[in-house]
Parts: sequence; structure tokens; C-alpha cells
Amino acid sequence: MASRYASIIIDISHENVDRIFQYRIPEHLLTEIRVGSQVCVPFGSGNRTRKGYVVDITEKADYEESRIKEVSGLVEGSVTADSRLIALAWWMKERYGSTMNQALKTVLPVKRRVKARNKQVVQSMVPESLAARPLRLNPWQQKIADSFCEDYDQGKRIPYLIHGITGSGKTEVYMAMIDHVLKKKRQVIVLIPEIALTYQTVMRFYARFGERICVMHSRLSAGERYDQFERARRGDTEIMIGARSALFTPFARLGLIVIDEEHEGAYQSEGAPRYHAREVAQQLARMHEAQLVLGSATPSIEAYSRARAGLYRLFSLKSRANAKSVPAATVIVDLRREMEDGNKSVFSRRLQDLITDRLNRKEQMMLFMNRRGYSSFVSCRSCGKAVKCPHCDVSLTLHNKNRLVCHYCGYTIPLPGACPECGSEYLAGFGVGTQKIEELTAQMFPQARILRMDLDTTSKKGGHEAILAAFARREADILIGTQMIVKGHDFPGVTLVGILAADQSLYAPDFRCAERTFQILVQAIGRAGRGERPGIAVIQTYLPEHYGIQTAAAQDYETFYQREMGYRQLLHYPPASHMLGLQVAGRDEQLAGHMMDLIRDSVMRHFGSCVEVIGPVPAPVYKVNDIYRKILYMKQENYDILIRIRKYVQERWDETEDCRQLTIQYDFS
DNA sequence: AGCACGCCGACT
DNA sequence: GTCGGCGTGCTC
Repeated sequence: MASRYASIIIDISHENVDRIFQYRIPEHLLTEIRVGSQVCVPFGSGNRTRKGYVVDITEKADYEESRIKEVSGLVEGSVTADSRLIALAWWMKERYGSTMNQALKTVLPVKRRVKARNKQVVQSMVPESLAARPLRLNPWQQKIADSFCEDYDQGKRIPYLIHGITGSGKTEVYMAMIDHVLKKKRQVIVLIPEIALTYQTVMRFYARFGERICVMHSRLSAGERYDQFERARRGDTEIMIGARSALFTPFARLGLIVIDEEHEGAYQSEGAPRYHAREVAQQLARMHEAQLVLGSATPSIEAYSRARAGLYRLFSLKSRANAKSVPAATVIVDLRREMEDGNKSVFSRRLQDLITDRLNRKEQMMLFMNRRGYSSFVSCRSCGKAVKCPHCDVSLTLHNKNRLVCHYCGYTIPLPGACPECGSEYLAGFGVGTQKIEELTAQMFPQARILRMDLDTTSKKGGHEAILAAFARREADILIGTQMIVKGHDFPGVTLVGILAADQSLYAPDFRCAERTFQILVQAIGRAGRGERPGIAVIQTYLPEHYGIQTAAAQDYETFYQREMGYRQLLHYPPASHMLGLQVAGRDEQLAGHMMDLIRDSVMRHFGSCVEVIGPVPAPVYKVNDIYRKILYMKQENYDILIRIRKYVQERWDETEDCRQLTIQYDFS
């Protein structure tokens, strides 16, 4: 009888061994080994035992029989992954340029820890107000749900994009879709950007689906994650809700993937492979013949342009689900005018009046400042130099008025008494962070009860929930915070939102900065007036004429999209074109620069005629943790050409001597 | 990644 | 003469 052979990826993340090795399957393992099994194999001249993943099983060998070794056994407690996950890993490796081993590690659950911890399933208390009630959809919600059911039953699998304003009830629509898919005995994955910041959404799903749902908690240990995936594989759970990695739940018959807040940056992975959950979800849905549903109040320019091109089916929800609440009124305050009129405070006169008014009426408010710490930097009034981080290319941020912190590497020093450059004692803080806002608010409104929420106040376990719960119990009048206060929380008592420095993020050296500013402003405005009392949002800015600020204030996504897309088209930025960012990083600045020049020249020689090359330029923060980073940008409408360039560079890169001291990273968009 | 093979310097 | 440096190359 003919033998069978297993194609195996060895569990070593190195380019030299990142390929398929063939092993003979011994007779006693024939029935047990499948595609996706983890096996032990003798590897190398010393025949050391290594772990590997079976990615294929064949009838014939591609090598001389005598050179082929035998699989020694299955890894104890090993997981047999869905062969589709292996295929997905292969797709990710090709698309994002990681090793197959890295892709497999991303896609497959990690092995159970030797000692399983006491099972502490997060059985959260479901608040009374969220108790399961029958799903009532308004006509607009119902229309989307009906269309979904029809498409689903007919096997039409075009991705949906739901553009629904804040508070329009996208979650109820998702629930109706999920109901339908569960009835067809298929399973569902729901992605949310970050559990801690979307706690309420998770609770609502939990209230509705109870035991059928499984939450992929970010604080779960590897073993607990594994258990959750095992439950899914056995069919003990039908809905997996969680961040990015919940995408790799090994469901047997996946029917639907929902990506809520589709525009969020958390869907972009930073490790290797640097994948985007939206793209991987689309590929996974294709493989399972499942439906993909994206939802956002401020769709990414990428997703919206695909919808307009007919690649996604677009739906809009334009009114709030709670008919009694109306979208907030918005006021743009020109800070240049305030300055001219002699108001040097961080609060415009209009905002001051409104805060006083809300305090008198005992209503709540939020103040949003996109920078934590006390002062954004400290500089010397004699020589003009700002105190910088010795390891990174940024100024240090003042915290608690007594220490300087690097927001990139965490380096911390006590606030020096004199300028490290010239010795002058005239050091002063410039720029404002949330800490200082808290202090200024307390000074100006001594009667106000204030809470602050940013990375510094939430680092402790449960920090988010404690602060949000206290604010919900109305233990404070004013909640001051960074980004994290504007994401999805529903506080009916809030009738005023103050955005203290709206244009801060517009100066980021990144082609998406206007998009991010628009998104965060719309989100922040959406926090006001969610209850029965009308809300107002005050946007303070030095650039009141900027289209991102104007359109956000008017809650006019369509106009924003047109303007932003025009700019992207003009400069060939994604999604008007595709872009590959190639980053070389290393401790040796000269070496990194030299290597980058070599890569650039080589790309220019071979692809110069068909690709637009920009740079190399230093990364937005050139040095982080003593590592220098340079980036080369390449623009091309055809994605496949960019992939070809990546492969071309990768092949040559592995043969260079310096590649051990440098790292290379590819970033597709 | 690891391990073997291989070709040149200072040692019992 | 031999022990050992780690440079190059291979692993089914």
C-alpha cells in the first residue's frame, strides 16, 4: 500500500526554513493526522524534535524516498485547525509578507497552558435596563434587516456597509441579522474595536443572546482563549464577540461576520503579519460563503469608496432610534478671535457660559482634550530648547508637575530644576494636557465635581469601568478625558460636550489625519444630548475654515467624503491608489540609511517606470527607543504590483549581510 | 533557528 | 602537529 506524505511548516520563524518540508506519515497515525494538525518531527542533521503544522497531505513524495523522514507523533493536546484557517494563513502570508509560521501563529489558537487556571468566566452583571426585550426595529432598521435576510437566503454575498449616525441603532440591526443566521444553524463572529471601550455594546449582546455568546476578553490568558476556541469548535457557542483576534474562531459553519465601528484603527494589526481585520474578514467570509457586515457612523474612506464603486452594498440610518433625542447642535469657536479679544484661557467665553449654565441646571458635560499629561512639553525661556527624550525623537511630556515622561518609550525623569542645555532656571511648560485641564477647570469652576479619564487614570485594572460607572451614577458633573471618553458611551445626562482643541490632530504627518479628526469630532459631538434634553457641542479651533471641522460640525459625512476623496485623488493616496510603506529600522543610523538607499535604487531600477516612489523619508518619529526608522513610500493603483515589489525586496533582503542588524516592515494600504 | 562542515591562528 | 574560532550552508 502506498504511503501518504504530510506537507509541514516547521515552527521556527526564520525565512530560511519558512517553507514546506515533506514527511512520511506512519501507518498508526494515518487516521489521526489531518490538515491543521500539530505534529512532532525530527528536523535537521541532529534530528532534533520540532513542532510543525500540517498544511497539506499528498499521495506522492516530491523528494527521493530515502531523504524523507517520518512524522514522530501528534503534539499532545494539539488542535486540529480548520483547513480553511490554514488557507487563510497562506493568504495572509502572501498579502502581508510575513513568514508562514507567523501567519499560522496568528490564526491558530495557542496550546493550552500546562496548568489550567481556576476557571473565572467573566459573568458580568447585566444591568436591569439592558435585560432582553423583544427586538423592535423602526422602518429604516427593518428595511436593512429584510434586505439582509433576502440576500442571505438567496446566497447573495456582497458585503454590507451600514452608515448609521450615532444613536441610530445599528446594534439592533446586527442582532436581527444574527437571529436570522442562527436560525439557519450557522455561526457568527462580531468584531468590536476594544472591549474596555465598548463595554456597553458587549453587555447588550450578552443580554440578548446569553449563553449562546462567548466573549473574547482582551485580558484572557492563552489557556482561557484556547478554551473559548474549543467551545466554538465543539459547537457549544454560536456567537463570538471580541477584538481582532476573534476573527480566527474555528467555527464549523460560519455564516456572518459583523465589524462594528469599522473605521477604528484597532482593526489594523501592528505585529507580523500586519493585517487589517476588514480585509481578512472579507477573505474569510469568501471562504465560508458567509456574509460580511460593516457598520460605522463615520465609515473609513476605504470602505465608503468601495460602497460607491458597487463593491459593497450601502445602507444609511439617518435618524436616532430614540425618537425623543435629537442630534446635538454645534458651535464652532474661533480661538484666534478669542486671543485677539484678550481671552488667554483654554475655555472660550461661550464654553465658559455654557459650563456655568449646565452646572446651575445640574446637567452633566464632557470636556475632550486629545493629549494626556500636564504640559505637552517643557522648554527653556533662555535658550529655547525643549527637553527631549534621550532615546526618542520627541519632547518629554510633563506629568503631575513634577516628572517628565516620554509617551513613546516610557522614559521618566524628575522635572529638572534647570535647563539641561544652558543651565538657566527659566523652564516653563507649554501646551495643555488633560491633567492641566482638570486643574484649570477646578480653578474656574470650584463648585464642579470633576472626573478625569485617560491612560494615566485607567491603567489600573477595571479603571475604565470604575470611572464610567461613577459618571453614570452622576457622581461628577464634568468628565475630562482623551479619545477614550468619546467612544460609544451612552450618558443620557450629558447635554454639553466641549472639544477644547479640535485641530490638534490635523497637523499629524499622515495622509489620514483629516479623516481621523473628522471621525473623532463626529463621535465627540454624538456624546451630547442622547437623553431627552437637547445637547450642544462646542468645537474650539484655530482652523475654523478647515473642511474636516466644518463638515464634522454640520454632521455632513457626504461632503467630507467628497472633499477628502478629492485630496486623495489629487495626491494618489489610498484608496484612490494603493500604497506600500516600506520601513527599515535599526540601531545604526548610517547602516539603516544606507540599506534604505540600496533598496530605493533597486526598486527604481526594476519598477521605476510603473510605480511612484517617494522618499526615503524619516518616520514621523524618526527615533524611538534608540532605533532609527526610515520609510519609502510606493504608490500604484494595482495592488498586485506592490505585492510583487514586496516579494522582490524580500528575496534580495534575505541575502544581505546587514539584515540581522536591521528590520524591515511592509505596510499596505 | 540550530547544527555540521570547513578552513586558518596559538597551544599541550 | 592539533584544538578551536565562527563564516557558510542545509535542513524533507
